[in-house]
Amino acid sequence: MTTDDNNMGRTPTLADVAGLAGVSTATVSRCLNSPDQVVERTRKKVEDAVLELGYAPNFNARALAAKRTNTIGAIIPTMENAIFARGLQSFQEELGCSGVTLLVASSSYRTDLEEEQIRTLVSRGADGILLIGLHRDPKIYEFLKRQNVPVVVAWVFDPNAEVPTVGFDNFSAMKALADRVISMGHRRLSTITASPQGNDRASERLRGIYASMMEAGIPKTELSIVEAEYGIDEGGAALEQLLCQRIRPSVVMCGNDVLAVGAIAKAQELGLSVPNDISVTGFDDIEIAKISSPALTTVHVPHRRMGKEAAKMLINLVNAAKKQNSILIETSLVVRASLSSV
Amino acid sequence: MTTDDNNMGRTPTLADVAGLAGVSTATVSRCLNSPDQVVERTRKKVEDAVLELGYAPNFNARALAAKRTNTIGAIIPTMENAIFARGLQSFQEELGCSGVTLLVASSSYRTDLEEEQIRTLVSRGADGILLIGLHRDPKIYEFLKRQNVPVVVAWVFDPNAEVPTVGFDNFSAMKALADRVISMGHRRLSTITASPQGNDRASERLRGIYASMMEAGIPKTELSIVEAEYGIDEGGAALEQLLCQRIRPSVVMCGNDVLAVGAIAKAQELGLSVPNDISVTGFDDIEIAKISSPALTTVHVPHRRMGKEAAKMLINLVNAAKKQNSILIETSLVVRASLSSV
DNA sequence: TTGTAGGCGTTATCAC
DNA sequence: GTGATAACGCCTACAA
Repeated sequence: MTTDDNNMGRTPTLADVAGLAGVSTATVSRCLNSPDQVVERTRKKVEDAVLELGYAPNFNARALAAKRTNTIGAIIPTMENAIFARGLQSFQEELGCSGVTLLVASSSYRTDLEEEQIRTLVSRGADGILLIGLHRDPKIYEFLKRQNVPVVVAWVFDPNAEVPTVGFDNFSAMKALADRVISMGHRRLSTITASPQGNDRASERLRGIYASMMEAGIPKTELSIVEAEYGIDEGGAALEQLLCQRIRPSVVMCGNDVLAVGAIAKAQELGLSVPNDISVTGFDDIEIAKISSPALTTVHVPHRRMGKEAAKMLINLVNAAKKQNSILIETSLVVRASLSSV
Repeated sequence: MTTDDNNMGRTPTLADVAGLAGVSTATVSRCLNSPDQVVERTRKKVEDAVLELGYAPNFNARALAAKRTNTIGAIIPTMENAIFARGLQSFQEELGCSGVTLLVASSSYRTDLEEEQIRTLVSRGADGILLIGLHRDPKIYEFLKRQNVPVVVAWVFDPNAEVPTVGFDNFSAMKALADRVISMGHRRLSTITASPQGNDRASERLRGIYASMMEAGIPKTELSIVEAEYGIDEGGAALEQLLCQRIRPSVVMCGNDVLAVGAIAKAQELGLSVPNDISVTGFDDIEIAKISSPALTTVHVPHRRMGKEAAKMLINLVNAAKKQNSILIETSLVVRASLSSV
């Protein structure tokens, strides 16, 4: 009565289904991949057999034979970051619309790890890959080209890059924020940033601050810099460092909202008032920026749109393989209570 | 001079390497998998060939032949959640120590999607799978058993479950919190929770509140319940709903910290003081709980430890395949300013 | 519409 | 130590 007699332990294969249905493996394969090429009656038999056996196709075998995985890989610096998570979410949703599955890996901001993961993704047969930020060993891009795996880079915009990008202009975005800060009278600036080494988002944003200062005639030395890893506590620790310096800055511009929120919390813990004693700004405009008290002045980035565009671009690349043009995602300033005139 | 003449477009294979090195494919394979079985001189030749060709092994072919992927899959309800992200991070780290790679998928809290992703993971050859929460169609567990894929369930603890679990007692944890709340004089309770349908974490926590009320002789009707999806804004909206009811609750116990922070922000926006006008509690004790103002009373969950234990358990299961005992992760109450006596 | 058969890139079991 | 060679499970011309 049970079906446990014919399949003993071994997981069922295409051949098993074919046997049970009384057809060839080719027919079963067709039922799975292009059902309309097989007549109703036959299909029914096969479907029954599939159900009875609890058959699940072996992806690896399929990929090997078909030379296509319908899979796209993405490597993000960290998963513990709402920003990447949200952008990736819409990236995934858009991929899903085309029946493509997403493979995610996180590099922990380490280039060596990233390189390893790129190789992993390629060897797993990813049809395409999404990377964050442009800055990496040219050999990697060569490798990818050699392996014929299309790449899209997100979170930065650079129409002149070797690979298509979809992102925003980190330099201009941060410069616009700095312009605003300076226009409000701030002269003693500071920033809490991720290490700009090998991180073009961070280095571009830093450049944006400097450019704004230069325009305003403020010497570069007026900017104190503290590097910090990603995290609320890290932001707080960085702020403490900043306050140790001979001159207290009137504003601290953080590389992202999470660092900023951490800085605000620490400032308040130390008895300072934000923004009366010190102003704080962020970057990204994630949810936390709104509910922070005081609410955070920051740069709004439309992450969802960016993820979606990146997905579309990658799918085009995989299907048509024709060159894609980089896409600029516009950011905007969001001024809230954490920034005040000096 | 360049090496671009011998490999035209086609990505190099084992056979190509073997050809260039003047050995058999078997030897190349051995060089890659058990280098000590091949003599120094030969190995050198092979390594050179690998480098020259930029050879990367085909994972799918390898998996097909070896019947092992060194890959473990995990399906989490959402990636936009610091909790799962953090737990997963340590899960991944621990796996990494054993040379196992992690494949993550997120189900968006949808059981149908989860089921599909489980099949995907299995067909991709995952050696084992991590799932969140116990509650799902028994057929899925049957399927997994049939396919011989070991499973570990995290975020809940249940020594009597069919599969090993590593997690905490959601019921007791929430009951302890409710006990505290009630001991501080609260009688008109409310909760913002994820839909308990098919979510055993949520339903157990709800049960915990009821149990505490019962012990204190408070009728069940004194608890107002609003269901909300995960998110800061969702928490705020839920709070508004709660305030529409005939009697304003003196405390709102949220299913997680994110909802709680959203509720606090909304309450303040509406001119209420937390905790003077209304107390708020969370669950998880993520970073945001500390920096919230007022700081959040919540239940601390050692996510990193949980992730690590889950990884160890899964690896044991994959290697030895002998039964593993469920592991209880202890939680603790963290009382901060958002909760006050009534 | 369906079946036959060769091949996808590796691993693993043999002999040598 | 090393080299043939048969799997591994599926896809896809090509033939029927």
